[in-house]
Amino acid sequence: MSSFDDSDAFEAASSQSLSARAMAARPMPHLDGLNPAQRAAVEALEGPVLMLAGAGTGKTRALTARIAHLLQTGTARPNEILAVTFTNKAAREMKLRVAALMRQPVEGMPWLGTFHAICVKLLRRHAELAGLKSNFTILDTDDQVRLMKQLILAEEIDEKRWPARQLAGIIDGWKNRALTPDKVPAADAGAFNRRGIDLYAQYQQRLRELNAVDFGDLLLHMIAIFQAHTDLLQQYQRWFRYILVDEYQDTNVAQYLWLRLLAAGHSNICVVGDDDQSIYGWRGAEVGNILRFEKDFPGAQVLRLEQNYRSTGHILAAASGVIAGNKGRLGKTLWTEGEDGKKVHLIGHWDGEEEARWIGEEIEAMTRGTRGMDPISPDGMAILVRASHQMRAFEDRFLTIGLPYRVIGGPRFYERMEIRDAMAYFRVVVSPDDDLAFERIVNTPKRGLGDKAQATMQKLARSNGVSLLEGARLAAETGAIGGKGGKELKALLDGLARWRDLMLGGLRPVTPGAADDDLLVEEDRPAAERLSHIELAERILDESGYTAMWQADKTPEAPGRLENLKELVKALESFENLQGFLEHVSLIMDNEQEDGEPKVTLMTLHAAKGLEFPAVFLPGWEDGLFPSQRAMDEEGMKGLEEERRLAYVGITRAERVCTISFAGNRRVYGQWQSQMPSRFIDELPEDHVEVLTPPGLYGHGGGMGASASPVADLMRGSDLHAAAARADVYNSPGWKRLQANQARPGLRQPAEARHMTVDAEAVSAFALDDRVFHQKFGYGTVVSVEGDKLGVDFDKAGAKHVLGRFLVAAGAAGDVPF
DNA sequence: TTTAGCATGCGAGAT
DNA sequence: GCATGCTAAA
Repeated sequence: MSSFDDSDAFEAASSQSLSARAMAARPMPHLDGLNPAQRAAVEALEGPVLMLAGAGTGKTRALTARIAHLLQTGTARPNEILAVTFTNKAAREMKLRVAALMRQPVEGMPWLGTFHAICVKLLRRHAELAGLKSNFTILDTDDQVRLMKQLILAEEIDEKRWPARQLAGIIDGWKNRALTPDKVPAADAGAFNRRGIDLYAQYQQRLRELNAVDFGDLLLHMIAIFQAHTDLLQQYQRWFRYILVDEYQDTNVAQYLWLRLLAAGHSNICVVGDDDQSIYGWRGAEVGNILRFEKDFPGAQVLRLEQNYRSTGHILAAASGVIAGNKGRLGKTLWTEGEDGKKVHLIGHWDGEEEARWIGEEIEAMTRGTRGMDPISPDGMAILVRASHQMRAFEDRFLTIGLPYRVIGGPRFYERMEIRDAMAYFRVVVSPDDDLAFERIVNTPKRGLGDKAQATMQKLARSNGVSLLEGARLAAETGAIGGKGGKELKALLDGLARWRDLMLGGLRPVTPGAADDDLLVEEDRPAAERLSHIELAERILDESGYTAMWQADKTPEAPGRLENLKELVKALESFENLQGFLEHVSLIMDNEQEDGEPKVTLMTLHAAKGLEFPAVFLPGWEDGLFPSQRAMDEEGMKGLEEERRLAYVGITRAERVCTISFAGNRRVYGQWQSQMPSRFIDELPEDHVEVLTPPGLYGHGGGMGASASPVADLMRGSDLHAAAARADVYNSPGWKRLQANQARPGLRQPAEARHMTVDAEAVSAFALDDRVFHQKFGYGTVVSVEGDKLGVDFDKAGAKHVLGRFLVAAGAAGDVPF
């Protein structure tokens, strides 16, 4: 608590408060142009407020205006507002937009940030109350797993049965639900039984010994501190007079508890979110938090933002139609004053490659202007996929046709191996007792220090109660590690000591095992006498042999890695020292740089939340892929509803044109599979959908489309996707005749029932022992007939289940052009 | 200690 | 199909 005295944050801007008179005279530009609902949300400052903001309804605008309003009216000072976001990007953007609204830089706002950044700040102040030193390190997922692996190994548990990564994930889940080891229900340990809980407890113990926390701990420690020290909690309740939370539907239990503690005094808590866009259940988000808000905070005002400024009428209607299939939502009706625009486009393809080819062509056409629309720049187009491996087909295709694209959410800069290695070097220099970092670099590059040598270091460190680095020093000095490895180890240790010495300015001799606290007095030394941290970083990478390691590497990715290292050094420029940089990196992960060329964006549906594009492509709408089979298997109805919200998020990203597509065949893990159109396609309201027929596909592959597919589709009675499939390649005279002979069932069936109600007639074209041909699998013999699903023993590809629609009778003259 | 070769398993990914 | 991570052999 003593740390309050030297607090920057609470001092800032606390000198004068704005008088009511000043406020009356002040213009309120931040209110300009708000619609009535937004304005109500901005002006309802007191008490709990739930701002239910549908997609594209100007949520961020209202939220920032609300902050501006709090400030402009003098209701709160910048340091009295606690504004929480999930991502650093969102926090940054909010700061910028508030500043723009205020027409002046917003100094202060020290408490606008992510849950984690704010908790780091708080926890550094009160670390001792959690049994930590204020310079604790923050472990990322990789460190966590490595630590867990050590524990599992020490326990002599079969690592195969209980992989460290999986256990780390389970512990993460517990932390998301605010469950400390003593609170985990025994039944919850799952396959790990009590053992998992024991390991969790041990893991926490190790973290304490390492003076480290993981992301989940940041919240949990603060909750524990607040619960144990009510006086402290009350101070913060008084300080944070107004609380704002963005994306409330994404909060987990721990975040919810933390907020509830802080808001308990005044209840001036305004949460903003959209239950229909809750898509992060798998990482602990609880839709329940937003659904329950009115109960949690009695007297809450619920304000709905429903006027959409992004999408056309047809797109909104299609999205609404899909999301209406969900139960347990608060309910909103999006509307627009804009025009209906284009109907949502729907198209079926033969396989994934063809889907990619068609979308590539469609993008080129749209760039020029097509389907009666003005040209759209590739910058305004996005392809949103369910799973990142779907991106490959598009990347391949776009590379061949030379269509520029960018991928969002690939492996992140700071997650790449070389960057993590380099940063581990920095970490050891900054904190010599960062065992995990030392472990990472001790044999990178190879120094002849394998498992055996490292075990020796570990043992010495343990038995002497010192850091791993000290253990290594002991091992080297006592000759416990000798030979080539010992020599190399000495060189590394000398290097580390030298670099640390350089960092500290070389004024003070570095005693072995010097505490990190040295850093706290760094300011005492004249800057001129210190080597710049950038030069230092370069020297570390050179002298350690790390750069040389990649220069010697002949694999194709080596040059890229060296390039990345250069970028890393460049990134150091905006920081004062290595420690500041490491701090930043542990919390922030993003790196996007752009040249000016217009590019199509390729990303996952998850990554697209909050973004908008004039033209959006939604490929891969096939049951099992989207909705994901795994989501449905593991979470049942709950999982399906989250997938449906994902569909809703996808459609509502589109401003002017939204194109949904599916493929009949797809290679999944190297195996060809026939795919069923997504049940979400059946849920699209037909009046707002236009089924496209791709030109230029006729004659493609000759008879490959000559399957019974239209028949099967029609018999299944699914209107839209049948039409889409029919409009595709299946256009031979043969099946037009078949279509004409088939009566269409009038009623659409519920999606769930669809798979059950297969009409045997539809596939009567094939019988047991028939010889058939399949585009991908080749020739085979029918071994089973189950509705429209056939078991076929292919001559080359083996036994498979395929839909009759993708088979041709072999031997029928003219049917088999291959 | 390093490496080649085989088994395994696979969804979204902020902090 | 591919990346990861282990075992066996050099």
